[in-house]
Amino acid sequence: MNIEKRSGCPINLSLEIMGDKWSLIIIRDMMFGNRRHFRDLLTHSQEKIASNILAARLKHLLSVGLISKQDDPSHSQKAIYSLTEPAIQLVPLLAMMGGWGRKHLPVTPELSIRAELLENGGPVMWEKFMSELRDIHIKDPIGGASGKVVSPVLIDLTAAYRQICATMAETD
Amino acid sequence: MNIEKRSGCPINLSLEIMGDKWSLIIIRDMMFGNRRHFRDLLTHSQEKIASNILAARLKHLLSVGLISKQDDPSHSQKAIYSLTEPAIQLVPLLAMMGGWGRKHLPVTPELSIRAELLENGGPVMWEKFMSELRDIHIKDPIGGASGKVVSPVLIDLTAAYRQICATMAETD
DNA sequence: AACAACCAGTTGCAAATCGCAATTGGTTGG
DNA sequence: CCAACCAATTGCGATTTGCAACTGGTTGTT
Repeated sequence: MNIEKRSGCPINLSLEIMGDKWSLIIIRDMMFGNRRHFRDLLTHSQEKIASNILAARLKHLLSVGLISKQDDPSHSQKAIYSLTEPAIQLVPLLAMMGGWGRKHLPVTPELSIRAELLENGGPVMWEKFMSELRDIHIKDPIGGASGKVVSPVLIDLTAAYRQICATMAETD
Repeated sequence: MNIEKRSGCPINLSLEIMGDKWSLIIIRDMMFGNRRHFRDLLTHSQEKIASNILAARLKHLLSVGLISKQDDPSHSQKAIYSLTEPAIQLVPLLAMMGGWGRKHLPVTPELSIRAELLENGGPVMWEKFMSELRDIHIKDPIGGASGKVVSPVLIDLTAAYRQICATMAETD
């Protein structure tokens, strides 16, 4: 993760810090799945990231200021990872990326329900979601990680996800 | 460029085809710089891509359907690369990525003027630009590559870019 | 016809990165 | 005391990256 500087173009600089196959996956899981611990991110993701790569990416994301890290008071060994303001402002980008993928790529329905809801919700929903993310990642990261503070939009998104998964299972 | 399939999540699938440091740079140059030939993309980009990597990426982008390739009638050896409809629909994503980078990263002013104009123009400008891209990449790729068919939005963007570059040079 | 400049790539090779599996040193709860 | 869990780290082979040089061919000029 050396600091290159190919050019000062905004798109290039963005790609230099998140233009790889894992960084945005991790941010996605923290953002939409509220995965806040190493073990959570390691095991509960669809894409089966390796532990050394997860460690390297987290270090990288920390170094570029997209996430923050703090001790979990409930468990001296646990660390809580949280999104920073710049990462929260990636919500529209991820929403659009999801929308684009849903339109042009062979997505599976149960995994794209979140993207669909977020796309339909539009900028108004994005703003609401971002505001809630600030509550559980910046204002009260500990409460947010433990589930004591919640995000209604996040609950809606995961509820819809669970429902569609149940429907799919039923038809088997 | 093997075909993985880590998951059917829209964001993941999008990252699997453009989640690297070069694919979107190439699409950016084709889109905003109207670079349509191998040599053009190789030499006129800020980031100095190596020729073997450019060749590999173009092959990859062709295989996933983001660009198309055809012979240049004016030169039997030249090939014209054009954006396909899915790639043109990345305009909002690239606009947002530029906007995000401009806000959070140490961009250079002359290279971010395009991102700023595109951001200020909003969805209305994006649609207009996309419509013009369809003219010069899909409807008449040969005329578009040779400059016989033009995109007014593109001209505005590059004019502003040239003007800012001139202003910067003046102050040296 | 000769020749330089240009065309889209390819090849060889060293360095860096990726990804899997196993392991580390420590903490927690029963 | 011990099994389960915690955030990583290590070893190592496979893959990818990036540089430099080169290939076989075309075009424009003289």
